[in-house]
Amino acid sequence: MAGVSEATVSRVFSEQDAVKEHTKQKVLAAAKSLNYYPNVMAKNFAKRKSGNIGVILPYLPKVKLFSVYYFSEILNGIGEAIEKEGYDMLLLFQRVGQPYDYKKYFLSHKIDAAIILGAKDSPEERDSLRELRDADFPFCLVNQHFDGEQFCEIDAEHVAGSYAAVTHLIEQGCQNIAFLNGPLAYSNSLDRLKGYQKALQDHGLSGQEQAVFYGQYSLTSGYKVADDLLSGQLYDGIAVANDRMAIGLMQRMKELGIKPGADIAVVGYDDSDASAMCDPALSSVHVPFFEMGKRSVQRLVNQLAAPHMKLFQEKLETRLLIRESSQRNQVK
Amino acid sequence: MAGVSEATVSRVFSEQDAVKEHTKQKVLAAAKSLNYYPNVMAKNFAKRKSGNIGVILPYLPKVKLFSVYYFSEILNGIGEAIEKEGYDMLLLFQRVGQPYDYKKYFLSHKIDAAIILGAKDSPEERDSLRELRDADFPFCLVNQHFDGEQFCEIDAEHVAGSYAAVTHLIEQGCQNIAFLNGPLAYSNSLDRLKGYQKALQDHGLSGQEQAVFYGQYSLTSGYKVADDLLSGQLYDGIAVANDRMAIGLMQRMKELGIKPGADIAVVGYDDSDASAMCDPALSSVHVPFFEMGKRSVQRLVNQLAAPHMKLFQEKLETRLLIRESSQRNQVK
DNA sequence: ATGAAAGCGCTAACAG
DNA sequence: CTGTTAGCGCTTTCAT
Repeated sequence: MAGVSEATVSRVFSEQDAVKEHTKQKVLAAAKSLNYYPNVMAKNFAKRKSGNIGVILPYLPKVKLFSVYYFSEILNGIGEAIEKEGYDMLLLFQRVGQPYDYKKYFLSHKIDAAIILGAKDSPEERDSLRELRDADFPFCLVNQHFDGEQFCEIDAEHVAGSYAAVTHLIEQGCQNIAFLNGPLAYSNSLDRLKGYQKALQDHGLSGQEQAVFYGQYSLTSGYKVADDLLSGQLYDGIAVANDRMAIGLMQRMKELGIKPGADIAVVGYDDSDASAMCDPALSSVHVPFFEMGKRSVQRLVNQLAAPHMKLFQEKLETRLLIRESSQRNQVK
Repeated sequence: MAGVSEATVSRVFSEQDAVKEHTKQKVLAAAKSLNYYPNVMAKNFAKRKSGNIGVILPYLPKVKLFSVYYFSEILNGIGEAIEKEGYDMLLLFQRVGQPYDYKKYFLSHKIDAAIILGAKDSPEERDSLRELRDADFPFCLVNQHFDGEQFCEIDAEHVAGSYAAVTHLIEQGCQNIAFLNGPLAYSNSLDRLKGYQKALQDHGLSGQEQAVFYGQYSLTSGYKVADDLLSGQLYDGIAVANDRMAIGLMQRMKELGIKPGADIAVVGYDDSDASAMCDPALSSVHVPFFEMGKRSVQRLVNQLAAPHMKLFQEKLETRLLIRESSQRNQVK
């Protein structure tokens, strides 16, 4: 390899070079025999691109985010797409409580684009996101929507999803339907609340709109709110904003001798694995989290390739999944 | 900031510089006001360190790894520790079927150390890992053990765990216990098989060692193997190598009118969320996945700091978790 | 201690 | 089209 600089070697790998195939093969072979691997740090540094897509996750010590169905499904989708696109997936933890500074990841050149998961709606968050957008840093929010802002987003139709769930209860004959929601700081929760209210209204049941309870989207919170929810007025149907809370609620119901499904109908949200494993199996609203994760990567990669046409906002379909116990295993 | 080169600015950030506090503050303030962020690519390149710890996951299109309880818990632990240690977490997907080439990540300078999850025992895998070890690249296998090799590993006591599970069944009065295992390519499975056999032997039940069935660690595989498992000889207890298979199995049992827990005792493995959500709640072997993930990062970080004392092999404790329905929610 | 300069391994721009 | 060269923004080394 005398006279051939390493720099020359790496150039050979790039596709736009229309070198003679013969030469190319020779160099490639030489590279392999010399155990030469291009230094990607040097490459990225010279190109001023990190080659990473950052996935920004809220981080609370002790909260096991990867174990949350909705996160893990989105991550599955992101991982699949990133792998295919040839980028690397850098996980970044945004400590909850710490001041938001998304732009630091871009300015320090850690990432070329960001996918932001689990964003809450707050003035600081909005400021931080506006900063990104104004600086033209490619980013995408998944399963979140900021009303009135022009951010790139891949969301799902949560108003419709919730509407379908409540309508399902009504069609089963429920007349007095409670809604167990998650924190309203998530646009999801707000959307689902709207769906609930609209469904009641459209079916002439709006007299009881105040039957809204709140948990933290955790199993425990569903369990805990159960006593409150089941104590006063008797509901004949409960729509729950996610499956984990629904399962916690059902556990408490069973302890109290109330049969979920028979005595009080329950419908969940997310179509998580758990909704098929619990007993009775939980009808639930399916959200295409996997697809949403994939889609976000594709959009960002497009945007990196063609920095025009910057804004994209997409709302993917949800659909109610009615789960009879006999269907359980066809679901997978 | 006239006269002060950018290089100087970034030097001020490093800790070993015993600059006067006053000056330091001034430069920091100047840096902030100028919106200066050090370019980590340049830094890493100059230091010949990527700042990344790679997490290598097996990857099969369509298989949603993040949704597997055991992976997600380990990832939670890894994430927590990496965040604390100031490294970045780079997710790398090892396509199943593709030739193993772990060293490329090191040689291309993508990562400083690697955590390898879900490794199967095969000659190619062993070769690939030996290559890493011989080249002194820091890596750590989590929840996996290669017998006869000197690799860095954080494993759990799966023989003991399985032994405890089977013993639990025996203590409940079971006399004829089947074992539903996962693929033997995972050291876990082999360990659990040993625990099962040993427990039978120690309790004078070794006449039926052949009652071993195999699934793929998935819910569906547990469901499918059920007919086979329940058709011939009648077992009064079934130990299952993970919760998902156990839940699938129980679903099928219920469909067949067999009451899990009452007619045939079932015990699971992993202590996953699902084991507390299913009905009846599943007694299961708890494995400290989260801690194992954390530990692997700490070990690697130590090793990066002090490249001597390279080998570490740790086996964390497992423990049987007997879940009465009343305990369900105290578990969390 | 402080400042200047070399160099990390590539890419990109530019000559030949 | 091929080969040379100047950076990329830091760290490290070396004079001062």
